[in-house]
Amino acid sequence: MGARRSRWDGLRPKWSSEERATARWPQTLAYPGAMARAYDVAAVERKWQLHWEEEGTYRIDNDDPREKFYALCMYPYPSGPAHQGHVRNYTFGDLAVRYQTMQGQGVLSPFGFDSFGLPAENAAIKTGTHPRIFTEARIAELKSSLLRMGAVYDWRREVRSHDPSYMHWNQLIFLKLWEAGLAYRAMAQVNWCPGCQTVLANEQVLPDGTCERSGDLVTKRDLEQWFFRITAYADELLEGLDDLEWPERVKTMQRHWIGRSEGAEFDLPVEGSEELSLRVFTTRPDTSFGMTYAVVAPEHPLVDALTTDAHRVAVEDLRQRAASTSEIDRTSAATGELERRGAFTGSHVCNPFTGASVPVYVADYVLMGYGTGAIMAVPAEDERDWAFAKLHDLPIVRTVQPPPEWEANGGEAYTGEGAKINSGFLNGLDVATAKARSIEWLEDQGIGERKVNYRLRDWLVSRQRFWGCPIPVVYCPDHGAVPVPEAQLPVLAPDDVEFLPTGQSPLALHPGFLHTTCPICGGPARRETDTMDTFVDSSWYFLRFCDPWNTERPFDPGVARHFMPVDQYIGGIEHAILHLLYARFYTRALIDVGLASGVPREPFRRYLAQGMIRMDGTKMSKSKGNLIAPEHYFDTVGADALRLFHLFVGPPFDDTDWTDQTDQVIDGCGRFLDRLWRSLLPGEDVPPLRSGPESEADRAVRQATHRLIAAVTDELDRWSYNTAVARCMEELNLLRDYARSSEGPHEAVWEEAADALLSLLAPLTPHVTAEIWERLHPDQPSVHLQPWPAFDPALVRAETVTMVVQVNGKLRDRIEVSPDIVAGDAEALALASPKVAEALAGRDPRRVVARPPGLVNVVV
RNA sequence: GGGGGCGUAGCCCAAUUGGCAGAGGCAGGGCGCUUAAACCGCCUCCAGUGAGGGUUCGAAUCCCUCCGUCCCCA
Repeated sequence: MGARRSRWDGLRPKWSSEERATARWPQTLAYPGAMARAYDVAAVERKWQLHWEEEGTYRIDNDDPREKFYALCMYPYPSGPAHQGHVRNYTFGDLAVRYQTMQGQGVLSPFGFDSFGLPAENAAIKTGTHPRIFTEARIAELKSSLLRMGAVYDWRREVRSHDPSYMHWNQLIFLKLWEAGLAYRAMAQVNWCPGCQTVLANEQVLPDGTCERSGDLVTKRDLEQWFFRITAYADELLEGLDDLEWPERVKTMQRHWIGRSEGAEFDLPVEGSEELSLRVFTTRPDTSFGMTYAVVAPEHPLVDALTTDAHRVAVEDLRQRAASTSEIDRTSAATGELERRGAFTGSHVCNPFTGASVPVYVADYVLMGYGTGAIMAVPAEDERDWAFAKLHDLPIVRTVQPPPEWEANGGEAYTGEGAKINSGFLNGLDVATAKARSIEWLEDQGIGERKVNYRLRDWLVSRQRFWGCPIPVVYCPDHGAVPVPEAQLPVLAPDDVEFLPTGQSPLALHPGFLHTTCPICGGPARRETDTMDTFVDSSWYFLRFCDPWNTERPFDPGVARHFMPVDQYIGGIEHAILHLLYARFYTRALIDVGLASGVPREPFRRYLAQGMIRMDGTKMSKSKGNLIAPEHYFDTVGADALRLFHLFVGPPFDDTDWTDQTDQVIDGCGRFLDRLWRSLLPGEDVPPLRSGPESEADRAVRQATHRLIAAVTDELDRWSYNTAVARCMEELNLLRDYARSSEGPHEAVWEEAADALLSLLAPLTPHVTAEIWERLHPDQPSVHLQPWPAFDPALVRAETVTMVVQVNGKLRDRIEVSPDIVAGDAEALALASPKVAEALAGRDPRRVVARPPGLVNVVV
C-alpha cells in the first residue's frame, strides 16, 4: 500500500534503482560464440542507452515551444521481457520519435502499461502471488528490454492502469459518464459456468461451448451490468472514419462493426388478441408483400404469450438449446440444421400490407440483440428465410422480378435490383423507391416508421474480476445505486484477499470491501464488486500521457489540446476494431462531458497496423511456446542489428515469417553496421581525402547523396522502411567503391556523404550512428540533435535520362535524352534510331506512342 | 457463408503506381587474404511475376475465373 501511495501525486523517477538493477546487460563485453565485430557493440549500446536516459534527450515539457508531434505505440499488457512483436512495434515507434525530433518537432514519446487483466489473476490463483507483485515484476522486465533495444521515451510520463493515480481518474470519468447519461445499468446475458459457479469471459468459453477450466457446458444467465452508451455516437463514429489516415481495411472493419442499416420498424397485430402486437425491424420494407411468416428470437419477451399449449414443449426445447449455443453458431451453422432450430408457436400475425394471416415461428437465427428481436420473413428475397421456408414448407412469394435466366439457373432467394411485382401499390417501382413508398405508407397508417438500426451494441463494461479498476458505486437498500463521492476516490481493492481456483472474484468474498455505508443516508450498503473492462483503461491513456502529473483532474484540456491528436499510432491489427473504436468513442464522451473541451474528436490521425511475426505458420507468442527472445540478440549481434532486421525484412504492415534463415539475415544486418563503422571511421578502409576541384566522379557521388536524402526522407514519411534501408546499403556500397577509386574521394564530397548517411540511419540504428558521429565530430552535438539533412533539388534532378525505345512493345534501343524532351523530338529521335529501322524491316509505323522522357513505342 | 489482403529468383523482398522485371539482403558457387580456418574483400549464378482468359500500343500492376495462403466478420 505504502509503496503505491508514494507514486500518488509526484513525478515518477526516470528509472527507479530496482528497475535499473534488472536491466540485464551482458556481464562481459565479449561475444562468446558470436562473430567478430568491427566495434564493441555492447559497450557502445550501453553507453548511449544510459546517455539518452541521463541527458533526458527525449523528455518533453508541456510548454515546449516547438511544433508538436505525438508518436505512440499501443501501451502493452506487461507479460515479461519483450518478444519480437514488441521489438518490431517499438522499433517503428522509436524510428518515428527520432526522425521527427531531427525534423525539428517537439516529440511527445510516452510509454505505459495496460497492467490490469486476466493473466495476472490466473497467475495469482496458480502461485498465490498478488497480481500487483506479479504485474510489477513483469513491467520491470519489459522496461529492461525497452532500454536495451534503445527505444527512447519520456519515462516521467509513464502511466500504469493499476496505479491508484490512474484508477482515481478512471473512476471519476466513469461517474461523469453516469451523470451525463452515457453510463447506465441494465440486465444482460453473461456466460455462466454451472460447475465453477461463476461468470466467464468470452475467451474462457471454448469453441464447443464448454468451460475451459471445468469442461462443463456454459449457459447464459442474466445479471445486472454496467454499460456505456457508445451507440449514441454510432453515426459520428462512422462518419469520422472518412478523414482518418488509416489503412482502408481497418476503416472497413469498423464500418462493418458499426453496421448501420436503414429500414423500417412496424407492428404486426397478433390474431385473436386485442392488445398484443409484434414489432419487427426490416431493411427491406419494400418486400413486405412477400412476408409469408414471422420469426421471433428465442429470448423474445412475447414467446410465452405467443406459444400455444400444443407447441409449448417444442418451443421450450428450442429455447434451452439456444441458450447454450453461441451466437456464432446460431447465425452460421449449415442450413441443413435449420429444421431443428425453428419451431412453430401456434400463433399467427397479420401482414398489414396484404391483410393475410401468417404463422409465427421461433428460431435461433434471429437474435434478440439486433433490431427488435423479431423479423418479418420474406423467403423470396432473403437467403436464410428461403432455406427456412423450404424446410418448413412455407409459401414463397416473389416481390422483385429476378432477371429472366434466374429461375432457369435454379435461382433461389433474389436480393438484387428489379421491378416490384405482387406488391399492390408498389408494383412496377424499383427497390429504392419502393422502400421509401412503403415507409410512407406505414407512417400514414400509424403502424410503423423509418428506422436506422446498428449492429453496434452498447459497451458492456462490467467484469466479475479482481484485477481491474473497481466500479465506484455503492448499493443502498433505500437509495439504490449511489456514486462514491469524489473525495473518496479512488476505490481500491483490498490486498488481503485470497485467490481461489473457483473463478469467483475475491472482492465478492471480502466482507471488509463488500460492506460499506451509503454516502447519502449513512446506512449499511453494499459495494459494487465488479471491475471495469480493461478496454476502459486503454480508452484514454493517451490523453493522460499529455499531462500525467495532474492531480486536479484526469488531464488539463489545454495541454491535451496542444499534444492531441496522436500523429502516429502504431500497434497490432488485433486491436483494429474494439480498442480503436472504444478510444474514439471515449475521446468524444470526455469532450462532451466537459473533461476535454476543445480536444480533437478523433484521437488518432495516422495509424500503422503492424504485421504479425509468425513461426511455423502460427503467430509467435508465449502461449504457443515459440518465442525467440530478443535478449539473445541484444547479447550477441546487438540492438541496432536486430532493429535493422525488423525494418529491413519487409513492409511494416506485412506479416513476416521467422525462419531458419532469419539468424543469417540478422547477422547480415550486423555485417552492414560493421562495414559502416569501418568505412567511415579513419582506418584501413578510409583512404586519404583529397581537396581541390571536384571531378565528374565527385559530382556523381554528390548527386547520389542528394538523391539518397530525397528518397529516404520520402520513404520514411510513407513507412517504406525496408526500401529506405536498402537504399542506405546501396549508398554505402557506392561510397566504398568511391573510396577505392584511383582518384580517391574528395574531402568535401566524402564528408557530405558520410554525414548524410549517418543522419539518415540515425533513427534506424541509433547507437552505432551516434558513436561514429561522435568520433568524427567530437565538438558537435550528437547526430540525434542534428537537423535532418536537406537536399539540393537541382542535384536530385538528372541532366539526362535513358529513353527506352520499343517496337511493338519490345525493347529495341536506349537513347540518352534531356528530361525536358517533348513528344515530337522523342518520336523523331526514336524513328532515327538504326536499331529501330532494323526492327521495322521496311514496315511503316502504324502508330507511335511517345511518353517523354522515358519511353517511345513504335507500333506497326 | 460473407468481406478483405497476399502470391515476383532456392529464400526475404524492390519495381517512379500502366512503361527497360531487379534496388538491397540471405543462401549457393568461384577467386583473393590465411600455414589452415573463421572473419574480411572482390566476382558470380538464378525468375518473366501462382494458372488461365480479357482490356491496352504496352500488364507484376486494371478486369474476370480458378488455385494456394493469411486475416477479419457472421
